[in-house]
Amino acid sequence: MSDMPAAISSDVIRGYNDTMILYILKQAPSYGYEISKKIRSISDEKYVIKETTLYSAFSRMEKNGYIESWEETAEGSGKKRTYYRISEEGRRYYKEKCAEWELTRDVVERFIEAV
Amino acid sequence: MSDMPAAISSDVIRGYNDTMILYILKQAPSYGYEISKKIRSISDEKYVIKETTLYSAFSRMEKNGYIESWEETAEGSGKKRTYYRISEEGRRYYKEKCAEWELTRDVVERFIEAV
DNA sequence: TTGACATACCACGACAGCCGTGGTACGATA
DNA sequence: TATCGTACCACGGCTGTCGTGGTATGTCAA
Repeated sequence: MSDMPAAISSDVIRGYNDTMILYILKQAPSYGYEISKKIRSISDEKYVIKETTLYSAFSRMEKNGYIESWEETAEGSGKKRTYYRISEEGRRYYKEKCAEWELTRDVVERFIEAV
Repeated sequence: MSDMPAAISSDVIRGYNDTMILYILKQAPSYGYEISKKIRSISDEKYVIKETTLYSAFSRMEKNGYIESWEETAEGSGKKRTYYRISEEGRRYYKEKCAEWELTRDVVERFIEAV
């Protein structure tokens, strides 16, 4: 266990899952499965968001007005998907979280000794 | 509210309070009140750890074997204090958290747009 | 002498977000 | 026939933070 390679800290990620999702939705509307794969690829497979985390983030953010959803049936597959798009509120929230991140990162780093 | 200056993210800090405390104890044994003030000054007043967070971190870390405690009565003031020192387990844990931090930070930053 | 403030600590319980378990449903491929 | 990938979600447990409130000592000013 102590010689396991360091993994992503779910405590740090906590609260930044929303930010990651919004980063992706800022570029284009998308749906759960695709967002999950994008987070995985952007992070070079280093972070794989849990399904339940993802979907609970959607409902929380929709409730908060950061995203909006609608249903669509994919042409090829005939699968029903729930698409999400970012709102203006969501863009503002994303920017706030970026500023918060930079501040927090700079504080935490004062307590970290590089390896 | 949206024009409030960005504050530290307690979600990021979550789990890194322990790391901050260990960073201080790595230099010298100390006690709650002093550690709290050190965290405050090292962070340039940007982060003030809550008392309850601090003391629950102590009991968690002692249970996990990262720190050891003993009681002492201060010479001048006659106040009873609980001192803490870091253990070898604690030093190892601190190093792990540092590695974890760097990995996590690098992943999160891919989803952050600098202001 | 009264009250405020700094020091020094802690119990209790609420809360939020992550996550494990398990479920539904469809199509493709072997 | 079975497995895998796609696509989604309900439920409840867990953990760390934090608000509220309490104990106790010493100092300093009004």
